[in-house]
Amino acid sequence: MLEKTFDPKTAEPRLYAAWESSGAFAPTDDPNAQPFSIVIPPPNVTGSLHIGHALNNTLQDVLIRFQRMRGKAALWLPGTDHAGIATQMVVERQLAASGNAGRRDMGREAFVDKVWEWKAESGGVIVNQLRRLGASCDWSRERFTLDEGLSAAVRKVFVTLHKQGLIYRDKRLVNWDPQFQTAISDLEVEQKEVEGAYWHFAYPLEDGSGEIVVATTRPETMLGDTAVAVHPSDERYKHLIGKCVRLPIVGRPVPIIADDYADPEKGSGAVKITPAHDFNDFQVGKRHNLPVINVMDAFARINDSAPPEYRGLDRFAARKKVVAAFEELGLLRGIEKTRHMVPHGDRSGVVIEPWLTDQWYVDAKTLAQPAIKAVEDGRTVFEPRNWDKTYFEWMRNIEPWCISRQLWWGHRIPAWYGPDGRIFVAETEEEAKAQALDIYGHERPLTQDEDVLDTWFSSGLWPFSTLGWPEKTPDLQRFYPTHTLVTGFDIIFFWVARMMMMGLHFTGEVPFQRVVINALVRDAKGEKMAKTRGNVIDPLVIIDKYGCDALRFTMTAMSGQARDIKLSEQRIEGYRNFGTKLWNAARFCQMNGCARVEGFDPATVRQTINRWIRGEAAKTSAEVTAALEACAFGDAANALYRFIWNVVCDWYVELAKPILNGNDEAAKAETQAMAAWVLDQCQLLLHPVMPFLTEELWAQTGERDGFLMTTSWPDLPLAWVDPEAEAEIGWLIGLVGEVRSIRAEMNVPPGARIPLSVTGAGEATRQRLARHRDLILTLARLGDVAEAAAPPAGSVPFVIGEATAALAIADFIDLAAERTRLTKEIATQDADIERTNRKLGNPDFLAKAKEEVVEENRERLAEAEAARAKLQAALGRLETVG
RNA sequence: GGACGCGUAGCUCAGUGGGAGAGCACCUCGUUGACAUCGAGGGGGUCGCUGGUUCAAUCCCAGCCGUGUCCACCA
Repeated sequence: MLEKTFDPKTAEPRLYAAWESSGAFAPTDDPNAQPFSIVIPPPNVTGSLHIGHALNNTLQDVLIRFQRMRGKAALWLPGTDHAGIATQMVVERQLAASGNAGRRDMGREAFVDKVWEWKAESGGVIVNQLRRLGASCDWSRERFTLDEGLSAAVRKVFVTLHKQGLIYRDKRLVNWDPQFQTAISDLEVEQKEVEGAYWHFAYPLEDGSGEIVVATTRPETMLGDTAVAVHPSDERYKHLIGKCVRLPIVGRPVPIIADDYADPEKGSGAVKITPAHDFNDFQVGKRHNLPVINVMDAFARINDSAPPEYRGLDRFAARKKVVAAFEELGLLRGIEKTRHMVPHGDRSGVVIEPWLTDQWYVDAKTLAQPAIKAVEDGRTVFEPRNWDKTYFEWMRNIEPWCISRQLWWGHRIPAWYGPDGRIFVAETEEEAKAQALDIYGHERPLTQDEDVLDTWFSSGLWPFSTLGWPEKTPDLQRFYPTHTLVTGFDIIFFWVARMMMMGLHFTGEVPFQRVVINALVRDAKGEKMAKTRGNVIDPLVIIDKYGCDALRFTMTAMSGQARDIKLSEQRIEGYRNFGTKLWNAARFCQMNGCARVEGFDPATVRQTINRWIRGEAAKTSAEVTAALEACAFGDAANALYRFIWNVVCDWYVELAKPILNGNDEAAKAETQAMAAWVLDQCQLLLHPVMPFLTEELWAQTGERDGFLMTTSWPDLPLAWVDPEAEAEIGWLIGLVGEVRSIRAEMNVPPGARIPLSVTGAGEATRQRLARHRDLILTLARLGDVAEAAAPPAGSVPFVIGEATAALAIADFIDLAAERTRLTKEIATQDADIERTNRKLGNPDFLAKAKEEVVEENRERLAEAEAARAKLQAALGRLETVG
């Protein structure tokens, strides 16, 4: 006997352990099984499960469980990302908190050892949390972006791209993060609006003939100015082009140059040019061969290129000092407060400094071309489609990708420098040495590049590196290209685009056929949840409170197609109740001897309700299958919810009760077997979404061969839909619904067993009434159902098909209420009749509308008029009685 | 500045060229019944605004208003 409710707390860990130890998460060995593979978006090893993970991984697990049940060789390959900056941050913070030596004091090797130590201790948190979510990943294939195999893949890719000229070293401005002391890519820069000002500075002309005014939001950069630009056609300044100003404070003469970059509409029309500290200015500098004077160090402090009194000052302190100096010199021409966008590091949160350094770059423009084409050709499709626009937009305007990071935690760049600065790129130090020997003719000391690669460089290889590439492993051959990638739109650029580029370049094939973009779970303010913002909701708390299945169903139902999700706890509670509902339906069946009958064939059932529910089950299975194939998760969840609650529990179980309690043993046995079968279908269809509760029910409701999770998906024939049974049960539900509605409206006491009379019934209706007499009496709580020549006095009539039914509630009737009801219904019909008449009276409508639409309206009119007549008659009788 | 969304019941959201739905909330009634984690019934929306296309527009098109996200830029 089942307990009254499902107990997730004890069942979840038990079931998960049983699944995992049975090997059910691994793809089948059956060589005939079609592969279906998903690689997990590897969570940061520092991470803990947040609600976005819960959504993303629930959807993946739904797909994997579904395809596994469909007989596919389903592989969901898990793993984690070493997450360069994030992890280094965490460990550094921990070191600081425990009073240890800092990273720099400790030295590179010791620090990296510490991080590995930390990883061994704490890196398993996220994967265990994925287990709590029920994720059926094949843990035997778990990978880590910094493990040996993936590191080998990274080196191979780097060396190959370098050989092909697609990775190169370049000196140019980068986004420099002065806190982490590393370059970051454009994507890691967040533009934030902050309070600022335009300071208007006058630069005196060198010949003393006047001054030129420039405006800046960053006064401190004037220390590195090497020109003032004006527009070539700007009449105000034409005569000054070629002259020089003497830079205040610094005393350096800098030329006034003509460049289109200067916008006559903005500010004074003259703009200071600081090639070393501004991306636009850098370009201007290149065009005019201007000196590039870097005035800051790696900490964004003023360096020795500036006058002595500025050296060592932080950039913001220097800003104040520069402004003060201009004021003192009488050259400050104004301060204009403004809000403007300033680049910030997405991890550090500090203002990014454009800074001139040597870095490694990937020629993304070249790699992007095949990746663009693959999506244009539909070899990879985005779901929903619209996201391909976002992808194209970025890919078509892609900039070189800065991949070197001045960090310690990550893939060390496989490049070595000779004493003369010559670079040797190789997969191993031995190879680099061999190359050097060839060049130098004798052995010379080499030093490896200190930098590591952007984390996304290794994640970009994820779909094939995890399957064993560059080895031609059986897994790679079987599971690559992967089928579906499920991820958030926030990492289309960071990750999806890079995987497309790398995958196509190194395997010649797209890394995945389909990219399902899931919604982003945002906080109440509509902001993206992020650890750094501290606004994450803990899904584990939700799991503790409502069970994992409730959370999963919520995520599935709400995933829709790429909208923001605002999580409501009430909703989760509702879906927990839904699980309980199914549980209790199973409990009811168990109490009524509904047990699985071996070899039972639903095609053979004779009872109307059984023929009907058989068709409903078939329709639902088709609906859920189609929805899951199309990744329309919300549709799948809705179909399941409706079928299980509104069809099986609300009606089938209720309709089965009289048979289960009756004396017709054949009907009873059939219904017991059928009810058990229907419940099995519910469990099967619901399993991908609610794996725990369904697996537990499966175990407790019959002798089974194995887990529900490895049982075949129901592929029920739509030929099982029986139109006759459907019409009959539809009629029955309508009849019962009408009676209930009238009883409630008329305030008939629930216990009152009132009689129902039927007038004008045809043969079919008469048979139905006879066949379902017991059911009607029970479900509508009636005393009797009988035919009558006319509705009895004081009865309340309603229309049921061609017949008129009437509830004899004379003892309870509220005349006024009934008059109101009838009048209202007549008005409704009148409105319908009028509108339909108008339509049918329109020659254009008759001529141009589709035939079936016209016919539909004719039928509507006839029905409305018949119904109106009956209601009118009833109202007339009512007035007589009254 | 560019791109992509969104605006439907009190709330969260589905949805369709031919009289608009769900869940929750609300109101009424009900518990010795598989389930109160429940059941029955009910109220509630000129489907953002204005035009256009059409026999017919909540749905298609244009404009506008409101709102959100992303990208770029701002001396």
